[in-house]
Amino acid sequence: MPAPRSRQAIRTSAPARRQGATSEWPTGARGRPARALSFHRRCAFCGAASQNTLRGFRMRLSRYFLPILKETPKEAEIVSHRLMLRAGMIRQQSAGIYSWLPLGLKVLEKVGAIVREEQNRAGAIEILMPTIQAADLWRESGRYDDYGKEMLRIVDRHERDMLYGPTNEEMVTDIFRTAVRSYRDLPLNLYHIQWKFRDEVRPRFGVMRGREFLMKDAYSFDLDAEGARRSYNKMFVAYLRTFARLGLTAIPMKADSGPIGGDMTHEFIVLASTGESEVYCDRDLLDMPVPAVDIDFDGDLDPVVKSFTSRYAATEEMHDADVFGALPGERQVTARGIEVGHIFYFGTKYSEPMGAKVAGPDGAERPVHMGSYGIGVSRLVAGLIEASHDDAGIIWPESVAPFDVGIVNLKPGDAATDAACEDILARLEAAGRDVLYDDTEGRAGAKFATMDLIGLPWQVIVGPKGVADGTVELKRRATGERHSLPIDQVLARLSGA
RNA sequence: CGGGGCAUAGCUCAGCCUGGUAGAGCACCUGCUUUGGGAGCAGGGGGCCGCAAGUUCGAAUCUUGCUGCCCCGACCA
Repeated sequence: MPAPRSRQAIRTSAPARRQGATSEWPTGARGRPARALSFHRRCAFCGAASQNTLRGFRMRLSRYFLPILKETPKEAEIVSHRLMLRAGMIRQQSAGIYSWLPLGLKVLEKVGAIVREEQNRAGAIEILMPTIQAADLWRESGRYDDYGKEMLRIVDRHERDMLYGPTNEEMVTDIFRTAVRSYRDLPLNLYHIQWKFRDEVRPRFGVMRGREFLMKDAYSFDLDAEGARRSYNKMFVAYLRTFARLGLTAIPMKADSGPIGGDMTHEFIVLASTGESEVYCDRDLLDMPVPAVDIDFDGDLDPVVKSFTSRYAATEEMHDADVFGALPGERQVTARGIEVGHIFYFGTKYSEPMGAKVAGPDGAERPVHMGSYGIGVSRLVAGLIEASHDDAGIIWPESVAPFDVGIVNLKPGDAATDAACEDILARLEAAGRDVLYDDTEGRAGAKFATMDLIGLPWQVIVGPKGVADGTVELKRRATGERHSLPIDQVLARLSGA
């Protein structure tokens, strides 16, 4: 990543902007019950409180595995890569191939969970296809020879040609054709979240552009192009909601439809000053309302989709300077962007050669119309950091933070301080919060630096002086605000409604 | 796939030019002091100097080959 060209790069503090709408700080001594924090489990997007199944059990830093690096490994160029290595989230194993350490894995899983929830909400059905595929399948579509060196080819002990899947159109088409015969079973959308491998010539930027990556890919099947459009719209809306829940401003941009043609392909681009490519869009898109949790996916989604697609938004390849220039000056936004999702209608490109046909109402068989819809889950983790960090480290949106709260014990070994920390830990966990308790020996400065680096949304700083008069300090990572508050008040704030 | 660079302790790096058998800071272990923004002192552990050949009495250092990794470009979710 080149030094971020700051040319009009817009500051996107999407998480801050979206979450900052309501002040979480107590309003004063009136005794008025200050509003409890709305954690993502009860947020406007989810609609319902859900069980946090990813929560660890009494997570003490002294017993955790968090290999923090004080210095930046020299290979890391962009900020997300640097911070992920420094915060002990990932570890490189080969070029473009990474192990995910506990902190990184938690974020990866939380991102995946949100993606999954929104796919399910939109009516997509989860499956899991293998990472290793048979070459024969790809010979059917003709892509075995076309795909080139990016495909990692493997020969098994029986000398059969296999490959590590870079994508799954062929495989899902095979599943479909052996199981579905009638238009009555349509529409159908099958997705999975699986590791993929593309043997990039030059992997770089950490997990942003690794060779192995975790991706959600969905595949829709419809009787005709009109049905395919409805399926496309569902995914379009699901993507808007997914990225919004992740605290990101992601803009759907017209993408190159290649040989297929048509207007049904969009890239979802997160704006971040360190983005990989230049993008252009109408400022209106930045504040466009995202469909609410109760949107009817079986209803007409065209108006929602059109409200986005009717406004100018394009990547460098698709940019039309004349059309863009016709916008009022204050609405012309030039920014840097990171592609985090791509949706695509490709008609009968695979169903035709692979014989995935269904009988229509008239009894005649015809190839199904398909679309595919990808979200780079592992890439998103890096994208989130690109969009939300400062000099001290990561600033996680609450929806995907590895822990909701960090407790900093400033004087481990001091009976009163230890007791206060244990009490806060137990009560926050009882309230369903995911908490990391720093019970390690060490200087305050080092502990603060670590907490800031790993970017948990809230820090509860507990020292002997405060404990003596019943207060602890509550720090909000995103803003740096710190307030000394009575312990009960802090618990009330952090415990949620 | 073209061009460039790097490889010495867990991390960041010095030593290489001019060959003599390995160092610093951080991290780690022990002790003492310190304790609200990456502490101090003392002691200690940790290295087939990427791999393999070659030159030499002797190679981290010179030569050749290999491997791995990084950067720029082309390419790409």
